Amino acid sequence: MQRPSPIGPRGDSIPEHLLEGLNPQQREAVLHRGPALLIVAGAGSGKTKVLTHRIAGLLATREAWPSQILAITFTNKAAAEMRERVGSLVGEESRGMWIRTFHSACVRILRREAEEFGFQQSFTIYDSGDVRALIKRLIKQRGADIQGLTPGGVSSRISMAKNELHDVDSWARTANLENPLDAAFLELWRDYDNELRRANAFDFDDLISQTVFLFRAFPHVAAQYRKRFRHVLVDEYQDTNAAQYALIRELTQPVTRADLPDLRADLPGASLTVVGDSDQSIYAFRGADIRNITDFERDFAGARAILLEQNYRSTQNILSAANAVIGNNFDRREKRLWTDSGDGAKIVGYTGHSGYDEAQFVADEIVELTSGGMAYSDIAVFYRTNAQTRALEEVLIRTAIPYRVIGGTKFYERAEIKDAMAYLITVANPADPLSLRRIMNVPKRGIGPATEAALQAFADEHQITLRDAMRRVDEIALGPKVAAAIKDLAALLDEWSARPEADPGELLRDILSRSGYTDQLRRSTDPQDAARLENVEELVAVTREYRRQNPAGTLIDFLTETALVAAADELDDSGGQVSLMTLHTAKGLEFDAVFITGVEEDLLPHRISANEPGGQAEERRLFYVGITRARQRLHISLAMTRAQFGEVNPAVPSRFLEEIPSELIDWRTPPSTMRPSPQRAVAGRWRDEPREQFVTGFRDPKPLPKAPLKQFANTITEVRDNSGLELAPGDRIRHKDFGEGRVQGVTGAGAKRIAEVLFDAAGRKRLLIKIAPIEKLD
DNA sequence: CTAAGCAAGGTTTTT
DNA sequence: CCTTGCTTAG
Repeated sequence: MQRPSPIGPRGDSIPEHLLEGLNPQQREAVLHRGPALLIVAGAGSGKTKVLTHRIAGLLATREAWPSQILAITFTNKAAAEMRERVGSLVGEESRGMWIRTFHSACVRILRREAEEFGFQQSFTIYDSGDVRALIKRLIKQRGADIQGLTPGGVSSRISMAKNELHDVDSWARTANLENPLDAAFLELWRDYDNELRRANAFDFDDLISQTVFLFRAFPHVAAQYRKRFRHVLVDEYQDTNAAQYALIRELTQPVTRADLPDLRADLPGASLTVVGDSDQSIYAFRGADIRNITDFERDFAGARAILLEQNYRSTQNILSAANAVIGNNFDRREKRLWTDSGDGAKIVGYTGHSGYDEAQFVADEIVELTSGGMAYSDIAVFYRTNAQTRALEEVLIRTAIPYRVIGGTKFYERAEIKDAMAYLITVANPADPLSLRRIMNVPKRGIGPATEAALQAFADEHQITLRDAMRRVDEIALGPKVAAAIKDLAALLDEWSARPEADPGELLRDILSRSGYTDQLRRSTDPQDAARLENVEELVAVTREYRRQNPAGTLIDFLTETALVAAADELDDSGGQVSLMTLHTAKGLEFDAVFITGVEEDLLPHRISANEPGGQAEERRLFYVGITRARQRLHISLAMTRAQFGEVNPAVPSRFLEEIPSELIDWRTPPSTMRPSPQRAVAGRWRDEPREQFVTGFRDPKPLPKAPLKQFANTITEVRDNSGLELAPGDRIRHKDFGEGRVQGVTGAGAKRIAEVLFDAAGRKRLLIKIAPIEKLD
């Protein structure tokens, strides 16, 4: 079936280069026109290509102006990639389009319309840490902790409810308030929302739900956006939750003259294109509802569905494993990925004695792959939980393999960065007490908890903000020294707040020096403070870089952007480093070689998921996502013992392993036949060594010259230093764990000298001489 | 008000 | 294991 190209209002049809090289289904997905289109895109089936070519086609035929297109993704990285690829297809024209994440699109709308519904434009966004801190305080205030309410529990419950588009009152109507726990929760939620309102702040979930509420409450506002966006495209649709679904619904409603009087005639709803794969739905815990995609055709009248099954990413062996695994999920639309690019290498399996042994396998294989010409940046290591990075990092450092941890403990979570950010937030949003409290006594000004409580009490009494209370400190009975300190700080903050348009970098520099923050760090004798100083400097560099790329960017713009950065956004493929990340973060990415580690019961599937309805199926999808990230080589590994909470426990091979046909896997050491041997189990002792002997603190052993967001200093200095040790080929050495061996060669220079050693028992290893636990024998 | 020292508790995944 | 909170001494 060869569909003719749609013809635009001026007679333009789609240029051939946009259709070239597309398979029939992809072609159909680009050409189809109608109210609603579902593209079921299996992993690696070219969905981004289809989406971008579809957008380019709409522009080329002049069916749409750029400004009439709204493309929504989940991560900034996906948005950036789409923007770039559309740009390379249509050039300058792509500029007027909205290609944004759900959250950033909503922030933009909310800022524009803030005044309309009683918020200030300068609102800030609370991250999950802020939310927890706030709820914790509220729980304490109400004495609700005795009822067993925890900050984590309350915040996730509020989050879930908001994702279901509930507000306090609608939730109250459905709840059973006889239940004291529910009643207490309700009061906490009410407090929490009031606090947010007073702080002129939103949490993540508000960004979506408040936008929906805004549209519902003000039809003329909604109508403006409906009229503007004639084509709405949504990526990763299987991950949408109820609120996001409602947002899409709102945006694609028809526009009537009742709502927009200056309209000449009523307009039909925007055309909607969604792309997704229910087999890759892994965010149920965040409220994602798989029914949004499975029911799409029933939901949207006149919807058409197109299935993309041909895979352009992986070898057939990898796809066969993926198909076999996901086939164990019942209740799914049958879909079989295939490729015409050949079987490729077998999957490599390995069972280690410990997590360290497993990590050593990963390191050894990486050395093997890279010596075969593969770049570090084409290799990724996945794991289920962030805790698993420890062993991997230690071994990678020892082996001198450059790596980067994506997500996990982030730059913005470090104390000194949070301090600096709190200053910026306080300056941008004077109503926010949370950040103000954080910096009030940092650096030390003698404003302790008692003083803070007095200020807060005064603020509550007069119904003013904490910041206002500081200004009126004269009216509070406090010691002269403390009062002066408060007045000074208030004056400084006000001076900065008066310059909302200033260059964020200049502002930050000014803040750091005049607040005394830098001085405090500089004067300190704590060696970690030197590193903290570097990190703060790094933040200044980040703001500079931000300003360079957004010359008109204000402080509030900068804060918005940093609040919405996701783990996958940090990825920088130019790095020449192996990427370490959770299976969740891996979605949407691809690598030549992939390692999936910790494929054990209670880890994958994770223990907690066992009790949740649909939990096992979701864990299986997670495994499936991991498998399908690999282009050429897939490695699956597990350990017989796993160190958790400081103690070592036996581990059982994952049930998912049996779902992979055995002929697809080449087990170096199969799960069942392994016996603990004293020789190898030695590797487990590594964890007994004090961590300070290695680089502990932060993770990047080899910072890049560029990429300011990503490099920062380690806070703990290395203790071991072998840099004086001279090794030459032929030398005999003894290694703490590997025993004796002979040096084969030495490469690199200075702190990065690497010895290649053939150990008598443990085989060939690479060691970073400077930190390796070795001694030279004569 | 600050610093240090000790006990207890918590650990899935994240926009 | 690591972080956090609480207690105690200055």
